[in-house]
Amino acid sequence: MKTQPRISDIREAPSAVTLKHVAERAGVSPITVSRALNKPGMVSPDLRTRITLAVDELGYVQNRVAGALASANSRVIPVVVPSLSNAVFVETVQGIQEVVQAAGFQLLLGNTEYDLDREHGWISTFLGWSPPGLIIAGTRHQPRTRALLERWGRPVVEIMEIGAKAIDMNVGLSHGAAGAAMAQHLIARGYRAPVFAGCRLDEDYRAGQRFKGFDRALATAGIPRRPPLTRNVASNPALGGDMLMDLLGRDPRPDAIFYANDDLAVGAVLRAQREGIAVPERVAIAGFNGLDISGLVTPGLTTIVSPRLEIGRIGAEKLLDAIATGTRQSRRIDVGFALVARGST
Amino acid sequence: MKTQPRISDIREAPSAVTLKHVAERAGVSPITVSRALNKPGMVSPDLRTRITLAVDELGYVQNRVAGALASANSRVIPVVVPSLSNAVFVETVQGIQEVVQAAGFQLLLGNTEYDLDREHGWISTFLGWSPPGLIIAGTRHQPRTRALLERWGRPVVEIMEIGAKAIDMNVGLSHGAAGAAMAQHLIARGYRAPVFAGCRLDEDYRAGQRFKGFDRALATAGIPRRPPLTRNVASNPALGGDMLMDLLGRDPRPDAIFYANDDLAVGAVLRAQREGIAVPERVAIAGFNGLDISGLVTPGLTTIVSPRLEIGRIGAEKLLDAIATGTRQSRRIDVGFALVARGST
DNA sequence: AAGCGCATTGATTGCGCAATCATGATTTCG
DNA sequence: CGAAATCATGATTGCGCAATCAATGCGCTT
Repeated sequence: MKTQPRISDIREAPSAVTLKHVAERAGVSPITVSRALNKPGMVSPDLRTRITLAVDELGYVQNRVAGALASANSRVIPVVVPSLSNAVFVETVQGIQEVVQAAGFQLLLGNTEYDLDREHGWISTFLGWSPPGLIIAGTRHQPRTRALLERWGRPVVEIMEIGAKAIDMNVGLSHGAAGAAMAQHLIARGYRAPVFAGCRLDEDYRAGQRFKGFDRALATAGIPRRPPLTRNVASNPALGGDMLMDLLGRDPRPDAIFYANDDLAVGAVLRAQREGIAVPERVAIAGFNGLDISGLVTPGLTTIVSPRLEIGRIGAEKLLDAIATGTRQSRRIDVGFALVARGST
Repeated sequence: MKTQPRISDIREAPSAVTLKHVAERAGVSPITVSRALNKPGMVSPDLRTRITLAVDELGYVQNRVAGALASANSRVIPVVVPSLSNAVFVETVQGIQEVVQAAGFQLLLGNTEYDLDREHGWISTFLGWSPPGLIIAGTRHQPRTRALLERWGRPVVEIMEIGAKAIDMNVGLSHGAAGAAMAQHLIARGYRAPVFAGCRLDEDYRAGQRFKGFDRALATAGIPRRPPLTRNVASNPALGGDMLMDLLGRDPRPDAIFYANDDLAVGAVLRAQREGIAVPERVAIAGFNGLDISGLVTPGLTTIVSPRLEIGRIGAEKLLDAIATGTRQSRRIDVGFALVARGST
């Protein structure tokens, strides 16, 4: 049955000015305006100027939603990370942003708070925006999430750590190898009772991987293994100091502490300084990340520099490549890491 | 003229499964499925379960683009900031994220790199996504940007600093007052030759406002004013140390340095420690922001704590309020600041 | 000179969904 | 007990744009 024409079907549009209005003003067809804006090379310079003029005069703002619907494609890149309180993800997002922004894409941000259910939620929501590709932190996902992304068929980049079986592309480093490298460093410097200290190692499973690599390397070297000291709150410098004091009071007393990250380790160095604890004589301290501040404390903090910005940049570049060429090129890129030995060990 | 029906008009859709398919499967009309997903309360529990089942079986993913087009509204909140390399903006974005994410909105991020042209570009792009509202850092914009947002008519929140004439809502603090407060603190502690040091004060005009407030307060107190020491690169801790050494070599030598931010100031404290420069005896050091690390260095850094997370949270809450009630309520919220006096002054 | 190919421009259509209005089913209350 | 009110569901339509195909005009080759 035919309903009456609606008089009240006027919804508040983001802009009353549409392509059609611009087209009328410029004396061309709407599709020509569309081309002038999206593929300027296909429109003659003459018309292009007329159209540009009309756009300015009318204050036309492109409706990206309609464009995305018509083309089943948007210029939005969703990025899903587990946290924004951690400097690592922030810098990685920054690297992604630089690259995608320069290519004219926008960044849609989702924070999972280390919850895989939420991760799935974000990803499926984001797919509804018809993005040309997607970036996720981590290689651990729910099976349904994996299935969803595989079915989707557009390029996906998993960043941060190198995983066994990537969905598509994978850019990161081996956290296990990083942990092992630090163990070897400490052993080489003569420490025989090192311990690992971190926060929420099950959630932050990359820190967990560093511990495992560390622990395994100690075992290989025949050094007694110890359970890691963990705390169930987010890392922060003050906590690193507290954990230091805690560990120094234990028996057997560790002679070196490998912290899960520099936030904790820097806090420990500063606390040691304040308490008059000799570093590295009484206890050696090492961290992970390579924050700026790690080189400025006294003694300088031995740490592993992770190329965070680079991970973001390379991940974004790979994604844009794959989008441009329309291919899914399953590739893994190990960006590596660098152990910087300073005075604290 | 009528064109032939197209056989090849099959575009790669983000999901082949649409509302219609779900509707068929569940034996209801598409609109009922739409309601079951968007306004569950309006659909009977019976149908709702059938629909949920069909959604799961088919792996249906809502097409947000189509929804946004049909309703002229999306659940996306654009946020425009000048930088992501500065911890301040990161924490603010984080605060925004927490709030909007909890309310089921997504965050679209634009970085202007302190360029007002780019700011305009982002904003007009973002308006094309039919967002229900928008958050921008700063109250300084191009006239055309202001005009665009005013014409737009949906809620806008300007965050970070309190401005003279806000477009709509405004949440932040007075950076001039903060600078003045630090001047008064230094004067009260007996310093008579304080100087301001920062980076890119014209771009980072909020730091510039802190300087102005500082400078004016010194003038009021009859203390000789000095030009600020500035560097044309982004702030970082190492640079703060360099600037310290530079200033100590000048004549007349300052007896106190107010850094534009804690990154610089912490770097200066650490450098002083390393060089054996007595703080605050030889020179006092103060910062701005209240980063965690400021309380951990020796001596503790005197700084002004800005409620960054809160600015983000409150800004987002106000925005969501305005969206929910559909009103633009021109309001200004001064979140204030707190001067924390520690050993460095 | 004819024909071919390229460069421009336009006409038609549908992307997938939600707003609107209509209708049938059920409850409520005087 | 009947009318009105409420609730649940459906039919129709259009959001604004870009993909497709069609048509034109121009220069160039042979």
